[in-house]
Parts: sequence; C-alpha cells; structure tokens
Amino acid sequence: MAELSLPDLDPTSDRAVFRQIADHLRDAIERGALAQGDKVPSEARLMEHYGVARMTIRNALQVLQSEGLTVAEHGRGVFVRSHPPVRRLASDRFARRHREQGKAAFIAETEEAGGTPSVDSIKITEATPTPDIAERLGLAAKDRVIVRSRRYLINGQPVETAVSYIPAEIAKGTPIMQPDSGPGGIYARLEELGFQLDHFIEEIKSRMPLRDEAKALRLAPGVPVFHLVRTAYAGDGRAVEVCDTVMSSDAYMLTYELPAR
Amino acid sequence: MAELSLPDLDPTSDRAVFRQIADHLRDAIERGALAQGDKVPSEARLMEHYGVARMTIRNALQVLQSEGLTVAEHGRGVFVRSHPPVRRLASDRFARRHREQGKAAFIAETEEAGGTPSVDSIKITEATPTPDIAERLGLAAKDRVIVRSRRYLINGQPVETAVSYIPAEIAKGTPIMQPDSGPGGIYARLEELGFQLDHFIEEIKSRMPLRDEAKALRLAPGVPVFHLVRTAYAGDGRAVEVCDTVMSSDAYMLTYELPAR
DNA sequence: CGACCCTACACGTATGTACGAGTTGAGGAG
DNA sequence: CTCCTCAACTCGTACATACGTGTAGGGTCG
Repeated sequence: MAELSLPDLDPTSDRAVFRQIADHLRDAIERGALAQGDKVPSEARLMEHYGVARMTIRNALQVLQSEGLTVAEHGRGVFVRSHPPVRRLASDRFARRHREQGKAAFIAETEEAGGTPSVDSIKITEATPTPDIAERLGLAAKDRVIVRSRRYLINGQPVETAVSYIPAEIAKGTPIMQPDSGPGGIYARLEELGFQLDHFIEEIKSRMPLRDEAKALRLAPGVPVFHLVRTAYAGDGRAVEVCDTVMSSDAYMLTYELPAR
Repeated sequence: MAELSLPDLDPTSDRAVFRQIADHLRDAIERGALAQGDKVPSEARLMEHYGVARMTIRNALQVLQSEGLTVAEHGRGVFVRSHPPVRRLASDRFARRHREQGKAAFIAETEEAGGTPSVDSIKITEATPTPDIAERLGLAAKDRVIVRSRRYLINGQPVETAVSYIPAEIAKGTPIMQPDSGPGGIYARLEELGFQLDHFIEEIKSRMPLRDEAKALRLAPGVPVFHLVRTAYAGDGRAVEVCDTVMSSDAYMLTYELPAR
C-alpha cells in the first residue's frame, strides 16, 4: 500500500461509503495505478485507511468483483483481473476451404494463434429433441437426434462448451457418431454424405452463466457468457445440424461481415 | 409464502449455508414455483424459515442478484426478474433496400414489432480520433472526425447507446452534422455523397457494464452488455464510418448469416 | 369522500465480533 | 543445508444489532 494512494471519504457526499470506496478502487484500476494482476490492498488495510467496518470494505470489493474488475483468492488476497488473450472468431471460419485443409476450425485457429488446443468431455448419445431443437431441425417431436457434446480448451483453460444435434436419420452409422469425427470435423462428414452446406445462421445472446456453466468454464464471478446457437443449412434449405454453444466472454470476440447490398 | 415451500438446510453438507439457501431459491425459480415478477419471500421471512442471521439471507439474495435472476426494489421486496421482449437484429438490417424505404433501421424495426421507438441525447461534435478509431478509419492521428452520439429507447426504456465516427473531411457541411440526419439515416447520406457502401464488419464483445453504461441503460445488476463496433466500408475499400455501440443484453438477440462457401 | 398522515414492512447501510480455512514465509529442528 | 512446523496474514462465513429510507395501505381528519 505504500505505492497506492487512495483519497479519503467525502463525509458530505450522500453516496454510500462502500460505493465511494468502490469508486476509489475502480478509479485506481482504470488509471492504471493498479495494473492487471496487482494485489488490491487487503481488507484489513482498507479498514484502517478508511476507518470503517470490515463489512463496508467487503461490500465495496463485492461491487468490483461483480463488475468483473477483480477476483478474490482465498488466503492470498484480491487481485485485479487479468484478461486472457482473446480469440477472434471470424465470420468465414466455417468456409469450405478451411474444412478442406483437414482440421476442425477450433484446432486450426488455436494452433495458428500459438496456443495448444484440446477437446474433452466428448459424449455422444441418441435422444428425442427438445421442442426448440426439433423446430430448428424441422423434425417431428418423436424423431430422434444424435447429440454430440464436448468442451474446448486452450492451454488447458476451458473456453467453450458445445452441444450439436444432428437428425439420427442422417448421422446413424456414420463417422459422426465417433468421438473423433475425422479431418474437417462433422461439417466435412455431412458434405461427404451429400449434404452440401449452403449457409449457417447464428443467434447470439449474452447473459450471466448458470451455475453449471460457470463451473465447466471455470468462470470468475462477474464474467458473462455468449450463448450462441448455430444452425447449418444444406443446399436444399434443409437444416442438418444445430450447435448450441456457451463461450466465456473473456476468451472471445466475435466478428461478422455484413453485406450492404 | 403460504404458496412457496422451501426445503430445510442440510447441516451435514459442507456447502455454505447462504449457498444452500441460494440454491433453494434458484431451484424454485427454475422450476417455475417462483415465476417472473413474483415476489421472493422477504428477508425477515427467510430468516425465520431458516433460523439464520440476516446477513446470511442477504448473501444468498446477493448471489441470485449477481446471477441476474432477481432484482431488489427498495421498500418493496425482491422480485424474480422479468425479461423484456427481445429485439432480434438480423444480419441484413443494413441492406440498401431498407435504407431506401426512408427510415433509419432502428425506427422501422421497432415500429414493425409494435413498439414505440425514440432517440435522445443526440450530440454532435468534432474531435481528434482516439488511436483505435483513427486506425479503423485509416486516418492520421491529427485528422479530425465528426462524432455523433445518441441513445435509443423502446417504449421509453433505454436499450442502446451508440457513438458514430465519420471522417470530418467527408461529413463536414453535410446533413450528417444535423441532429436529424434525414430519411434512411447517415448511411443513406453517405451513399448520396458518392460513397456506395459495400460491406460492414461488426466486432462483438460481451462484458459487465461500466458504471456510466449501467446508468444510461438503466441496467439491473447482473445484466451484461454487448459491446459492438461496426465499421462501414465503401466500394473502394475505404472505411467511412465506425459505430461504437453498447446494448443491453436483455433487450437484444443478434443474428447473423454466414456463408458456407 | 378525498387528502393526508402514520405505521408497518421492505430493503440499504453500517458497526462489532467471532471463528474457519487457505497461503506464505520465517525460523527452528534434524 | 533441508525439511518441517507454525505463526501471521488473507479472505470466507456467520452471528447480533442499529438506524436510514422507500413503499403501500389503512385510518383519520377535514
């Protein structure tokens, strides 16, 4: 704390004390007086500096944490969050020319960026689709789908979970049912099966993670997720796959190109 | 509370008491036992039910609030958050055929969906661009840009703030400098000036709002924002506008169409 | 019958206390 | 010199208490 100087409280302000303290610390972070990875003064030090109760300090720190600015580590301290390198997802990432190079989009992109990609928790089952999935795939309620779920990691850090749904009628007995779906991924397999892909539609929402999602992606408090649902359409207009993914918003920036025509 | 039955605490669990309580309430919300807009039992009632201190209850409620599941209203109670109707942004929303119909994209779409659109806080200034904006527009550090900032509302509820940057060289002395930029918006004006738009590139991040953003968009705690930066390119490859927008993630779903070619 | 006020009740802010549990580094034992 | 123990420091959880401030409903007074 020798380094970091914090202002005093303004007793004339009607802004709550814990908010004033949160403002001071937020300010220090935004100014760069506290850099990424730096330790925020301990609760005890802040109590002493401001002359307030511990709960007041904890409320202030809670504000910053829920803003995603800091993380607390039990027994160590509170630290300014450092942001991992961001993966940019380009809108041509599913272009055929990429599939033809023989690697799944995720593996190729991550290696190119100098990271070590991995995929785990691969599970493949057959099930009856939810009404939402059935509608997207144009299926009847009692049709069956193949469900491929998996988790993507970069340098051992989970960044995304994905669940794909493919009509069982299409996927049954094909390499799509194998954990390793082969070069180019399942989109390459679908094209080999005669479903020339025409376009994809992606729907993107942003929200706070559910408990299970926060766990699976090891998300710090205050980190939202992208919830992206992509539907793949074959040339005849038929939907052949729906992919439901949850991505750490820390790890991703999405980019899209839109026509002006 | 006669209606809502909550389990008792599990004293053998090593899960913190406030987390167990949060789990019970989250569960009730997910089951639908507590529906959107319903009042969560008051702190006093929960204290009585569980036989714990108020801080323990408040910690539990804090968890739900930061997950975006509930909102507290001073003097009234804690309520299950209700989600406003979602505006879907289609990837063809900036297609020329829409501009030619004479309304800005936001106005037309909102009216079509049966809402009342409005725009306020329109400010137009001239400034030197930040390095990031200068790079996107292909400008030198000392070139000037026109800055158009505004806020969009639906039925009086703010949903989005936007700041556009246009090279001063292009916009100076044109209707782009007027608060009401005329039929079809500034993209129509740019085309009238001879800059046939070719395509847009949008970059999307998701994060928790800054304090000012939460205020401007009246965001409840636990609601993240989309931060979208769109660059408009003319036929000759020149960037003619950058639009930096912050959108309530509650109010929007983004959709994009990707080619498979 | 309407306007006002008062009172429960709700959450917001703040103090003080206590103990638990993870981390770290200094110092002592071998 | 190395290993281990332990103390000090950190955040996590929980209790008890007090008062402030916003809301809403009912009763009272004009």
